[in-house]
Amino acid sequence: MSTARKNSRQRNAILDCVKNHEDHPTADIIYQEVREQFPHISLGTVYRNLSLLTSLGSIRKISCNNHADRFDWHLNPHAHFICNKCGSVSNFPSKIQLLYKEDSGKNFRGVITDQTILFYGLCEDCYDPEGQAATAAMEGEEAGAGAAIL
Amino acid sequence: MSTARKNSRQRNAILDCVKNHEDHPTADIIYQEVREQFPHISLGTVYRNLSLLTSLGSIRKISCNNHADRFDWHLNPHAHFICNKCGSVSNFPSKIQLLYKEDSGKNFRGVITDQTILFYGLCEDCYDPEGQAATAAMEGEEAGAGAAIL
DNA sequence: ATGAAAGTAATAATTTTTCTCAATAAGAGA
DNA sequence: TCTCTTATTGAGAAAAATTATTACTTTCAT
Repeated sequence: MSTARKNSRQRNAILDCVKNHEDHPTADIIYQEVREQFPHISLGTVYRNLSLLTSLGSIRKISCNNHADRFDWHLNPHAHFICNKCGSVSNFPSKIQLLYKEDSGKNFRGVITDQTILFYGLCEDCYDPEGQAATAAMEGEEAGAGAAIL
Repeated sequence: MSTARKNSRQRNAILDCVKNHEDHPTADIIYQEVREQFPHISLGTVYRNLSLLTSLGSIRKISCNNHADRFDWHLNPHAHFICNKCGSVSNFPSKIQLLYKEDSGKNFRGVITDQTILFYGLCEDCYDPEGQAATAAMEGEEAGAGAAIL
């Protein structure tokens, strides 16, 4: 019924490469690394397989403001932190409670298949307390304590 | 101290255009609309001013998997829903409680200045109950009821 | 009114991603 | 094992999205 899928060394190498990373690499970074093993691999092949692996649910794609998409092999839902200065993407150890269906199920008639939670700011390395880095701490917030209710 | 900023009719028109939208337009949509008022405006000007307005905090940028960035003038933190089929972006009326500083403040030494919460799936229009649209409901979830704790 | 600073238009260039298609390789069956 | 079918690749073109360059124009304090 569905398309028969064949094994491919390139795809396996791409998946292994993502799984060897904890830092959410871009397609280009993955390309550079897989090229050591497959010197003639095409960037198009990398993109094609990253898309495929994403739609298969083997990996996860993170779209952030810092241009290129990132890829993550941790499938359990978790938040990410993106540095506005250096562009690094890291896991954010938050214990946010998402009750999306309870909250909005009565109003929403579509389907939810995925979620993304991103925090933007300055990472520990880029944060300079001497400078004026910490300008606006979460604009639009109401409770000054840092808790935002949306 | 800070850079002196001069007024510009184009920038005002771009900001007004975003504020007239409830549907999170792309840069190109804004370009098309502002062009009715300024037929000679450049797409580069639109991009430049959208970036400026975003960094000034006047509007908000939404990066999602569906290609082009979207812009939103609602500054209060709120979640968005993105349809994987038609690409539409809409506000998601969730009452998610974000306690990010309480949760992770002890481990995190950087600064948080912004946040993004996105839900992906099929919107009400694209969701077809007859078809096999609702395949995997939130992969990696633990509680089958639809509540995810991360 | 004037001039420096800031902004714009036009376009080139860059970055990121997708598409095309002939060649290759994986898997199934003889 | 050999062959056949087809998913997959490689190479490059192309598209899409965004940023940079530069000469000209507008804004605004003086």
